Amino acid sequence: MASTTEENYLKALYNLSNDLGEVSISDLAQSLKVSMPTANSMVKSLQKSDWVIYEKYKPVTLTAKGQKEAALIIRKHRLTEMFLVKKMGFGWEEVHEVAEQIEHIHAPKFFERMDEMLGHPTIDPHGSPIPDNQGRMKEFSYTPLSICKPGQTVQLTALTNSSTEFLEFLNSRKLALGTELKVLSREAYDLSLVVSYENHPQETLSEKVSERLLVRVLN
Amino acid sequence: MASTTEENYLKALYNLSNDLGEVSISDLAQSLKVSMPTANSMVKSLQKSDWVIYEKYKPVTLTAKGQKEAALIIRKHRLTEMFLVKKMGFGWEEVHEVAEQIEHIHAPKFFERMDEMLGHPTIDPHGSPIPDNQGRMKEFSYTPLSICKPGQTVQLTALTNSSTEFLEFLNSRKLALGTELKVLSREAYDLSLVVSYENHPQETLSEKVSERLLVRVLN
DNA sequence: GTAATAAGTTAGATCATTCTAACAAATTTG
DNA sequence: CAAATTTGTTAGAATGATCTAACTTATTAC
Repeated sequence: MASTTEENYLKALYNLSNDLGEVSISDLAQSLKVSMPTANSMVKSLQKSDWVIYEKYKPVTLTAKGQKEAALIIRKHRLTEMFLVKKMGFGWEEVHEVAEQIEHIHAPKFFERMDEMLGHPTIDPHGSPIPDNQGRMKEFSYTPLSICKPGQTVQLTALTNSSTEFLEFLNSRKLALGTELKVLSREAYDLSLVVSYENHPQETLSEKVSERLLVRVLN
Repeated sequence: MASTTEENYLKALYNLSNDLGEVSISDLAQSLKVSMPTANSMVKSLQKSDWVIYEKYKPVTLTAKGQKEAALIIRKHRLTEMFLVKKMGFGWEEVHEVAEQIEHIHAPKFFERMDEMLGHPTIDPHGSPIPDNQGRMKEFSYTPLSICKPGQTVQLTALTNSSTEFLEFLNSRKLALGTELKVLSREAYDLSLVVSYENHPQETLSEKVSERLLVRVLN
């Protein structure tokens, strides 16, 4: 069984390889806020337990076993986030830290009950997919709002970044998953977008924000 | 901040000193299933952080700081047990292992929400008192069923032992907190008790069982 | 009240996880 | 393509938590 530390390495490897394709030692070290020698030696030890494949100076890859383990940890994380929001009244910006701890709890029935009570949700409070209990994750292909064109109507469905600061920014603009937005115009200079939605007839979103908002195009 | 290991030592010290009065290194080592040298060196290091008071060859005592910390961990444990039973449909015999892990989560709001959702409970599913958020625990003085006399009517209010096996035994006899029992007779030979309750007109409880059942005498 | 037993301590080792310093390989850049 | 930069590795050390072996102190029993 993987230690909490090992679980964090597996999770980071899973997420980084989704985001970047290939994962280098320095990517891993940066992501986990450890030094490169630390990441290096941990990767070697993960290899001994067949969680990863690794050759000197090459990218790190998860084995099938490692991928499944990582997905199941992410499942626990996202189920927890959903449970905190839907059953315990937390805001979507408050759940990450707690879920980061609870994802390491070993108690199958605890997470099964969460899953049942939530009606087997397929996404978490930030729109990210929840892997099933076999570790299979459905990959959605959403569109970043940043590439949408004026005139398009879209629905906010997920985020590529769920940091507290970003979520608090969205809260301050009353932007939530499900919100329908109309793209009014794009500023050529800084690529910011002017959009309208609900009681906001005109709101400007910087490129930094719009590329983190994933939407479903409605027209 | 105490590590998970340190928290387990504090909790053990708290419980042992309630049960035994004085706590020796060997009591502590036994209770935590570690060797005596391990317990010894950990106690020394707990002393450095002002969690305990310790002198060579003397019993170990918690400082005020250590007592409060321990009580707050026990609070998290018992709130969790209550939450699992009342809000997530667990049986009272299933919650200990999970709570043992969740008690180490650092997330004040998580436990505050549990507390609120449960209506600020004062006891856990096994009748043990839940310390308040300042670490103050109300000590109840219940009577062990084993010292009750034939003719007495009592109500089962708590347990001195909450092992899975004992709880499963109680389940099999349909004994739950709140059950009213009438003591019919005591067997002088083995000190077993014959009792009646609900749909059980006659049930024999060994001394081992009856001394673990804490009751409130009703007549 | 000594001898036997139990409890406690010290010393020294191991394992997991981390670090810094120094060096080596790979990649990027002019 | 050689120099500069980035990335990766090795070596060696530190910390926390654990162990066994050997020794010492305290307690119990005759």
